[in-house]
Amino acid sequence: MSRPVRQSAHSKTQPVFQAMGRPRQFLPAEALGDALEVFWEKGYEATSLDDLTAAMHLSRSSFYACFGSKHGAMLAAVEHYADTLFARLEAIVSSKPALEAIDAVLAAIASVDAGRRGCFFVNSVTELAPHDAALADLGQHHVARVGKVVAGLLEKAGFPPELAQPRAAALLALAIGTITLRKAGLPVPALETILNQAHLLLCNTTR
Amino acid sequence: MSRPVRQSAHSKTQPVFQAMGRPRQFLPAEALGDALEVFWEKGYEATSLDDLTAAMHLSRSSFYACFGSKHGAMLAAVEHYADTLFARLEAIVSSKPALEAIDAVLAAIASVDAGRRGCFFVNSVTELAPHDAALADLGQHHVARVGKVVAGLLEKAGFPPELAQPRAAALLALAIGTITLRKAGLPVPALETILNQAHLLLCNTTR
DNA sequence: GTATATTTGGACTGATTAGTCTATAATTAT
DNA sequence: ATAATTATAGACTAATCAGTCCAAATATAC
Repeated sequence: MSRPVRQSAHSKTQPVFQAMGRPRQFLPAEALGDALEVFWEKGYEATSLDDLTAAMHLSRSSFYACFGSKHGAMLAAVEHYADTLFARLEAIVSSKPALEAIDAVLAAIASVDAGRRGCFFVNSVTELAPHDAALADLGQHHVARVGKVVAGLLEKAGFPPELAQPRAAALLALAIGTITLRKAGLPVPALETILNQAHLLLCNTTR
Repeated sequence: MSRPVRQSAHSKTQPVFQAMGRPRQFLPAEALGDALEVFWEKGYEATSLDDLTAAMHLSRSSFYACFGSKHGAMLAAVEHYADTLFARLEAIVSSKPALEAIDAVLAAIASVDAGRRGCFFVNSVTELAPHDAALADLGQHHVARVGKVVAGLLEKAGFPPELAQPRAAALLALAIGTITLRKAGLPVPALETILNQAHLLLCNTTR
């Protein structure tokens, strides 16, 4: 909305401080947000460059100058989404006692209220990871760090370390599976019931 | 392989018993199986008609005469896959005591050994359900019937009916989430650990 | 064998694809 | 103002898309 003045860009041709010619007329972060929405709504393959540039209010030239390719924009969008979600998780963790935080983190991952389109990260990994090494790496890294946060939470709640990790993975699987069931048409109350059952995975701290 | 003699076809123009002209030179069920493999490997949008007809050893004419459209073939493939999986589940159910059957059913759904491409049903629902009413219906129906089978198993194992259903949904979510974690790069032993934790959802039959 | 019905291969269609390129507009530094 | 530099719009390209169509081949019923 407001006047873009100077920003670091993805494009390697953009000098950092001494910009001669005309500066960018858009904020890459905002444009990336718009791209994310389209990819989320339609999936990667079903999204055309016309879809993208229309939603981003960009010409093809600007798009390619900034993001390099459709695939590049997709990677950037998924990374941005994962980073944002992870930051939100960390905020939850540092603001609540462990057991409450676990509930809140699971709810945030399952994002039951995000509508039928599900989780953009899950969608993207499901569609692309088997044939896209870059996205597979990104996925592996993100899952690992989220798993670590949840495991840390469990340790804080009294689980021994060797038990915390697999239990965290199970909680993660439960939340992720819930998203898919949402897509398959399960009503929201049923999904909340599922997440509540996660507590059964929390009551036994010895095995 | 062997000589096709007479079969019911998807095409409505095929008479059931009194076929005049040349009979089909392929078995629709076999061709559908080939199509399923391609859709599974590449996803719906990324699969072209050339990909399909090549894998099915069919000309475009034969493909369209038999399946109507790319979308029609996809629906048929997903339905066939779901039916096959469901039949396998029922076979497991009727061959084992309840508690063992639950493990086996979950393992079959999570299909940990099916490789990185995951579950075709989950892939398809994730990619298409939000924008494809026919596939969404199919997905809802299949999830419901699988849920019912698992819930029945839980009742046989001693759970009260009102507890069996949500618990079954949670087990399902766990198995489905495991598939996604597989795609995200988790090693197989970690996945098996997750499925083992499902037992924690089975030990408390009172709440 | 002949007539009939159907399948088949593959050429064809018009639309759409991701990505490139050029001419123009806009902004900065001097 | 002027020169230098960059962003922008949109035409363009070659490939590919899903789907149609027709002539030729083939199998059945009689």
